[in-house]
Order: sequence, then structure tokens, then C-alpha cells
Amino acid sequence: MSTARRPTEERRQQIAEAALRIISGKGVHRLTAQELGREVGIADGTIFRHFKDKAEIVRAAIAHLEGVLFEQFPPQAEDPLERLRLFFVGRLTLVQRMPSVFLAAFSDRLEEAAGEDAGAVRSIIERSQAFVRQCLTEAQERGQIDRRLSPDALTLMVVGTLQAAAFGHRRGALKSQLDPTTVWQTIEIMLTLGAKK
Amino acid sequence: MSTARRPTEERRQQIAEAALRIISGKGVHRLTAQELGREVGIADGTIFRHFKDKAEIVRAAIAHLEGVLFEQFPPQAEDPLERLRLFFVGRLTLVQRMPSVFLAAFSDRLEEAAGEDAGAVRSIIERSQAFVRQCLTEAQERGQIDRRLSPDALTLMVVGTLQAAAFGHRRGALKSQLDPTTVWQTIEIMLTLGAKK
Amino acid sequence: MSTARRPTEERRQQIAEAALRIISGKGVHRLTAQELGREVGIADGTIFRHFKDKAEIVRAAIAHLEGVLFEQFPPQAEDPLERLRLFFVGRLTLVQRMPSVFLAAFSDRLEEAAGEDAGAVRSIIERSQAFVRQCLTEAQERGQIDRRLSPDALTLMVVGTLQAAAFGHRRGALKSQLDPTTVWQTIEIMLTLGAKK
Amino acid sequence: MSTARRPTEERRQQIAEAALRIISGKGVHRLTAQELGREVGIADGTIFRHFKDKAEIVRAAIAHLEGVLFEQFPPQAEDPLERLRLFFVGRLTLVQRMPSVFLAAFSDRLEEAAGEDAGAVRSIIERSQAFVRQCLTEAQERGQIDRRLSPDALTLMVVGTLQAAAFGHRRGALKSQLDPTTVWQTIEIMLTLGAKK
DNA sequence: AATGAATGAGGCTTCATTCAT
DNA sequence: TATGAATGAAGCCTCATTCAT
Repeated sequence: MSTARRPTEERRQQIAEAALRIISGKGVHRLTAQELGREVGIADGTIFRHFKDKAEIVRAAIAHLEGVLFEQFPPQAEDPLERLRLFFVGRLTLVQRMPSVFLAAFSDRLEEAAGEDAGAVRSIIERSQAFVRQCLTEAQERGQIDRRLSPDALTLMVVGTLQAAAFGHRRGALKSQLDPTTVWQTIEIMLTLGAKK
Repeated sequence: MSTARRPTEERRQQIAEAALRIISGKGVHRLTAQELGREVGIADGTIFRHFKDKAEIVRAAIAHLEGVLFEQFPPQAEDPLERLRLFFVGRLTLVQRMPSVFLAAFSDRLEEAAGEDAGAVRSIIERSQAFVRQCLTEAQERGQIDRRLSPDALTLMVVGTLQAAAFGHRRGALKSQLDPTTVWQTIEIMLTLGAKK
Repeated sequence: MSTARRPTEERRQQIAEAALRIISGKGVHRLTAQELGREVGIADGTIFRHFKDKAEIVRAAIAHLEGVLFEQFPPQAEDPLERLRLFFVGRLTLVQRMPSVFLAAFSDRLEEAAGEDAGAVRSIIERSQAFVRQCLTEAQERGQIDRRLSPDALTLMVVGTLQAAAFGHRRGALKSQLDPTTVWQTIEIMLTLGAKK
Repeated sequence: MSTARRPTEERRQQIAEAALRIISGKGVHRLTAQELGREVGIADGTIFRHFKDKAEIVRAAIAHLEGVLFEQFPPQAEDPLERLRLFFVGRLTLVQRMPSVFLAAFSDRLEEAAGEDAGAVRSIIERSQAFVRQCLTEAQERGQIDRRLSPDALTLMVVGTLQAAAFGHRRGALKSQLDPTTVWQTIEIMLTLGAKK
């Protein structure tokens, strides 16, 4: 809420953060120059001293989102299932702590607001998805996962579970049941059962 | 495109359909009175002879959506896993045929547009979720599913798989891999493996 | 200044007229939606119910200008010099009566405001110029004008005289001297002197 | 592009030049503090260390323009028609080399931007006009020009020819035909024909 | 003298909604 | 019930100008 002058770089940071906060907290339709200005403590027009236009702000917000989601990525572990576990539990924990930020990645509002750069949002999702798929394929090659299971279907399941958890949070439901470790255990049991033989 | 007078009920239907078509085809930001009027064949102002305000229109669109999604619901079968299979394959097929309609159910844009009655969208999701959970619990009670698996986690997985498939469609990815039957087989194998012994 | 509802066609007319009035009376920089609205008696936003955007308004104003300038055009007469005289005296009279409207045709402001359609302004000028040139060439072929005189230079002179008269009016100078007939006589004498031999 | 400090006088010169360059090259609407700063190599706000406001900048630009137009003025020659010839050919050459600078003198945009002191532009034109008129009157008194020709009309013609040539350049037309000498010959023939007898 | 962030006023445009016809 | 002009509130964005640094 500083009214003082700030160097552009700092303001850009502030604004990008504020944008993400607004998007995931109040909805994209509230992402207006006025609202941003209020949040940051400057006049609405001043926003455009730091960003060319609104699309650029959204882009910055997405970049910021990417930073949050992939802070410690990829997880390091020799065993692919262990790597997947680290990722999954981490993400599910994030979902619980900051559900709205996570949901932003799936927001059609955000994607819409990104305009031309909608691809930026998609790439965030794809990056996660590719990682999951990689872990699963590797584990299957090592014989840790039943070979009858389709890697694509499994990827969908793992990623989808996270998504459903996030949407569950939005709806206010399921809060208690979502102990990350429990959920992972269920998944792991299923993945490895067939391979034990 | 008839300009003739119509009883309100008929018009409301037309408008609700048009609204859903616009939302899932062009995005909520294109859902304007003018666009609706054009789609239905009446003047923009006339829309508000039939609906109090825009939120009411969106609510009607959501109701219409619910009708589409639950047309033949719940599926009839004695075996809970068979019931789940019917539901799952049906939904996944729908996702592939009309991804945008399906995505609308997860659209934050739509939820936002509904205003106060955003709950309407949520109830659609919850209805599906409750059904899935019911099938899984029943199957577990019958010993068809390993008892170590958490029903909540499983519900999340099944529902999430559908969601991830839908979002995959939005991103234009995964089109080929999504053969509904294959995906279901992978799920079924996993669900039932542990119980076979 | 009517506040009452008007059919679009009528409003478009009103707005186009108002636009031309503003442009030539107060300058393009005063051609704002607000000013137009005030002039016509409606709210600023309402303007865009009748025109897609400002460029379209400018285009309409130009079309209106063209209508004024070429109301009775081309003049009918067998003798090309007589035709030219009719045109010249008519234009010079117009310059005196409505100097600002005439100047609009040479306004870089207007041309700038026309944006993409700047050509529309130019074509107005070219149309006059082509007519003048045609008369002069014809007269020269008939031996009414000395053959040593370059038709291009003559065209420049005739058209330029009108322009200079208009700009003189803008500067508030020369008002009295500009008796259209006197000016024409001077021109005619010069054009025909050399041919008399 | 030096960011070093400069005495105000030097900066004022630089800025005035830049202003004229922008106005005649890109249009007044591009004459912003930012653009000026970029052109001169200083920050936008700094502009107002050297000029009170934008109108003052425009005024300086006009003064600069006057300097360019009247660099070698008035031409020296005993014979008034020769004096006029020198002026005319000089100006027409200038028109061809730097049409935009010349046009600036007739720009309503520039006049408008000057604000209160719009008269500054007008005086530039009047100065030329008075000179032309003086030459013509003198020549007529010497019997070089037919006495039936109105000096006012002739002044209009000569000045107008230059204007029309300039506007022709703006429209991109007439480029080839405008050999200054040819045009002057046509004028001279007409002016002197009647007097030869 | 220089910087560049901040302001505030405006300008264009869209849109839900109203209301005279 | 229908029309479509009108309104008013936003929203985005630009720019002259100010002022703390």
C-alpha cells in the first residue's frame, strides 16, 4: 500500500502479484486497472506506465504463477515412483494451502484474459503433465507398474486427481478427506498391485 | 429467425439454449444481450421481457446444461461397477463429442456470470460426484474393490480423470489417446486387482 | 437539440453534420464523442449505437462534405472556359459563404482523423482538380488558350487560387478583395491573351 | 543521445527542431513529451524544464519553421519580376525537397497546437504574401504587367500556385510535372503577354 | 539540469438495462 | 410482446504536467 515512488521493476512485481491475487481471489472480471491500482496504491492510469497494456499484466501474472507452481521442480529422486510421490504430495499440499492460485492454472477466465498468450497458461499445465507421464512410463519400464495399464490413462488419472481436488476445494467440499498422504497411498497401491506378481 | 411473437416459455428456452451455445462456443465475454438477440432472432432489449436480468439468463443456461449432462441418468445396472462403467464411458464420450459443453460445468466464467446463484453450477458437479462415490462404496462393500483404497480418493480419481480429459481437449492435446473404453479398462483393472485374491 | 428518439438514419445524418460543423468550426481535436453528443442532444456513448467507431463518423462527415462541394457538379456548358468559369465562381462564392467547410477539404487534421480512409479526402480534391484540368486542356485544344502554357501549371494556378482564397479567409484577410467575378476576369484575361493572335 | 546536462538555450533549439521534425513527419498527434524526449535524448519530464508547456514548444517550432522558410529572404534584384522569379522558383524547389516542412505552414494542426498564439503561423504566410504582392504591384507600375489584371487576384494566383503544388505533393500526385522553371515560365508568359503590345 | 514515477483529466468504446413507441 | 434508441456506469488507455529524488 505504499504511496511512495518505486522503481518500475519493483512495481511490476507488485502489480503482477496483485494481479494473481485478484484473479484467484475475486475473479478475472475484477482484474481492472482501478482494482490493481487500489491494491498497489497508485492511480489506475499509472499502471500503464509499468505495463504496456492489460494483456501484458496478465502475462506477468501467469509468469508469477509459474514461479509459484514450479518453485522446487522437478523433485529429485532415483526411483520414478518416489519422484512422482514427491510431486504429487507437494502439489496436493499446495492445493490445500492456496487452492485459488492452483485453480488459476485451469481458469478459462485467465486463459481468456491472456488473449494471444493463452499458450502460456497451457504450457504450465503441460509441463506438469509431461513430468507425470515421464515418471509413470519409467516406472512401468522398471516393472513397478502393471504393463496392461495405459500410460496415457494413468497420466490422466494422476493429474485429474489433483484437478478434482482443487475444484473440490473451490466448491468448499471434501476439505477434510484430502490428506495428501492418504490419497497418494491409494494411488500407489493401485499402481503397484498388479506388478507385485 | 422469426420476428413473430412467442409465448415467454418458448422464448426462455430459446434464449437459454442460445446462451449456453454462446458461452461454450465463444466465451462468456461474448454473452451480451445483442449477441443473444442475434442468435435468437429478436432485438436486444426484448431479451429483458423474458428475463429479469443477465444473471437469470445464465441460471437458465446452467439448468439447460444440467438437462444435457444428466439426460439418461442414472444408468441402470445391478452391478455398481457396471453402473460406473456406463456412466464413465458415457461421459467420456460426451467430452469428446461436445467438449465445450462439458467444460462449461467447470467454467469459472460461467460460475462467475451466475452471480449469487453460482451454486447451481456446483450442484451439477456434486451430483456426478455423489453418484460416482455411491458406486464405488457399494462395490467396495461387495468386495469388488480392495478395502485399503480410500473411497474419497477413488472418487477424486474417477471424477478427476474425466475432468483432465476435458481440459486436455481444451488444450487440443491427447485427442487420440482418449478411447473411452481403454481408459475405463485401465481404471477397472486397478480397482479390481487387489480384490481378486 | 432534440432529446427525443430518432431513427438511426436520421441520427447518422445529424451526427455527420455535427461532425463537419465541429471539425471546420472548432478543430478536429474538439471532435469528441462528448462534443458530438452535446451537439446532437444525446449521451456520448449513444453515438456508437449509430456509428461503429469514430473513424466511421469522420468518414460520414467527409461524405457529407463531398455532398456540399459537388452539389451541382459538373456545371453544364458547351464552352470549356464557360464551364470552368461556372465552377470557379461557384467555388469562390462557396469559399466566401462557408470558408471553414471548404477548408476542411484541405485539412490535415481531417485527413489524419480519417485514418485508413484518408484517401476519401484526397479524392475530393482530385475530383475538382481533374475537372479543372479537363476544361483547360479542352480550351487549349480549341485554341482558346496559348499553346505555350503548360496545362499542369495552369491547373495548379486555378486550383491554387481557390485554395489561397480559402486560406486567406481563414487568416481573416483579403475578405473584401475577393469578388469572385473580378478574380475570374483576371484569370480569363491571362488565359486568353496569348491566343487572340 | 547524450544524457549530459545542456544549457537551456541549446536544449530549446534541439527541442524546437525535434518538434518540427515530428509534426511534419509523423503528425501532431505524435508530438508528445515522450516522443520529444526520445528524439532529443532526455526524459519526458525534463522537457518541461525548458518549456513552460506544450504550446510554448509549438511556438518555438513555428519560429524555427520561419527561420527555414525565410533563410535567404528577400531575394535581391532590381527588376521586380526577377525578384518574384527568384522567390517563386526557390520556394517551389523547397516544396519539392521538403514538402512536409512547407506544408506545416498551412497546417491547421500546427495552428491548433499553437493555442492562443496561432497568429504566429499566419504571420509566416502573410510575410510571403506581402512580398509577392509588392513585386506584382511594382511590376505593374513599371508597365510590365497588363493594367487590367487585379493585383489582389494575381497575388492569390501566385501564392496559390505554390500552395497547390505543396498539397499536390502531400497527395503524392503531380510529382513529375512540377519543374519549377516550367511553372514559372507559364506564369511569366501570362503576366507579361498583355503588356508586350 | 535530469530523472521518471505519479497524477488527473479526458477520450473511446462496450454493455446491461430502461422506456417511448 | 417487440423494437431499438437512449442512458450511465465502467473499463482501457493516453498524455500534459508535477514533483520527489
